[in-house]
Amino acid sequence: MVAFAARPIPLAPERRNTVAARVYAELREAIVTTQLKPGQRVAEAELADSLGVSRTPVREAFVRLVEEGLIEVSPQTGTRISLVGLERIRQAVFVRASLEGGAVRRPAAEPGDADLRALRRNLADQEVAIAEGDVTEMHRRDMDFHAMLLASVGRPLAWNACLLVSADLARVGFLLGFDVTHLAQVLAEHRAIFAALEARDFAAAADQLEAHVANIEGDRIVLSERHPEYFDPRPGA
Amino acid sequence: MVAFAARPIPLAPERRNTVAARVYAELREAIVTTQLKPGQRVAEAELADSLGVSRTPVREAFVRLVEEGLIEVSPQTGTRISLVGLERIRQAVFVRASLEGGAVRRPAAEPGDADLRALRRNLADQEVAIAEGDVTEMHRRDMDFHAMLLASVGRPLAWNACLLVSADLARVGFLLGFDVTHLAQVLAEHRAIFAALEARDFAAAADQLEAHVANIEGDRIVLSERHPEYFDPRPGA
DNA sequence: CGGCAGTAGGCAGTAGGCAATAGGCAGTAG
DNA sequence: CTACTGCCTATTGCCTACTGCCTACTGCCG
Repeated sequence: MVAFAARPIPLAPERRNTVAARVYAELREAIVTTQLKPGQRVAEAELADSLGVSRTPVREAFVRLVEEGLIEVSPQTGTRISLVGLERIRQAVFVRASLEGGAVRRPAAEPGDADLRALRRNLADQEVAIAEGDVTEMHRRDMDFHAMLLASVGRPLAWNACLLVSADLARVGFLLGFDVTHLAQVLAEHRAIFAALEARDFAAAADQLEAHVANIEGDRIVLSERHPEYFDPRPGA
Repeated sequence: MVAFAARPIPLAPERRNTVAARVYAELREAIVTTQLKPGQRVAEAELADSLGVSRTPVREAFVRLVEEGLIEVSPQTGTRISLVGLERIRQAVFVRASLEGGAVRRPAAEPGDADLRALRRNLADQEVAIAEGDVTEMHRRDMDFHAMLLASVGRPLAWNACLLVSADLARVGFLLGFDVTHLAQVLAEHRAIFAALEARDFAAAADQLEAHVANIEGDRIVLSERHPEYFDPRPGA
């Protein structure tokens, strides 16, 4: 057991590792990476059993997942992984494009050297993840990249709002089954955004960032043709 | 406490009226209207007792309130109403201005007659609320107005992201103790936005909307001078 | 053969209790 | 007088048991 590795110092009031938080993190990852498929059933008791915990932390995780729209619970009937909603994808793209684009276009602060260094290292990590074909790791770095980008222009908390809508977007990617070509394209776009940011050309960075986010819309169309069973047929979903 | 204020657009499909949902709604309202003051303690057990329910639904409500940043729970110590964070206010203004402004500036759909009718009626309701001096009711109508505005330009789900950050903004207003003059000013701004929207002048509507949201920043400054005890002194909070 | 009603099973909603821990307080030693 | 140590209380984290509702199946009747 390597659990007691001396951690630096929890400067930031690090959220304590509670069982509920762990369950939430594991479930969210399983849903986003589509280990749990849209439409699939999940039962509180069964899940609690298989994770070796009681129903309470599972319920708390469920509350948060419902809020993100990742699961849908029907009282007395069961709980299912949400289907992907066409309309929700569109709105999510809008939210992220508006916030990220707006933040970079009119930065509240200019990126400092530390920010740029961190972003550069993140890009290198992305390259490694792609080389190793680790899609999950690449996704994680992708999220980090966008979060760091917002932080670098003085809008760290705006990323929270983006996170709320990002889960659906990520699912589209995983359901498509990213190939290396696609991921390399994503990395190239990240590099272009970073280059513009480094050159203090905020307008160009914002344009490229908005286009980058909007590309997901294209993936969505491909996916909805290839796997219609994952999509919510209701209008306005 | 009037808790079941039906949201104008039931985005989530008719969530059943469960005890947990009621507790959440009542607590959120009490916090936003500052019946519960920033920094004040709230205990699970005590609250459950006074509401006549068990701790479980209270806990579920707490999970959601933590996610919104309205309360802070310290494991074996207690739970407190969050202090107002200067930085969070700034970021919230940015999020709402970006999303609402962007949605109106480049509408995904043009407002239909039904939308305009509903907005007009909402404005009339606002006038009534102000005439009666019902600040809480006015706040509710205010939220409705913005939600309906986003829905009318084809971005109904974007309001969810706004809601996530709006609680802090509302608290600033209630802590200041709105007077009728102030509320009348808010209504006038709403009317101006509506007029521009009705005239299909989306650029003007977006400009006014962005300015309208940004006004809260001014209130915040007044408040932080008048009641510094409600503010989180930590930098970056 | 089809429709309806009764019944059984399963699952979320609720409740209350036990365990663990942080923080305050008092007592004691230096 | 100060500082440290050990206890006590308050409060959340987690667990288990119970309740009530919804669904779906089965058997009966038209």
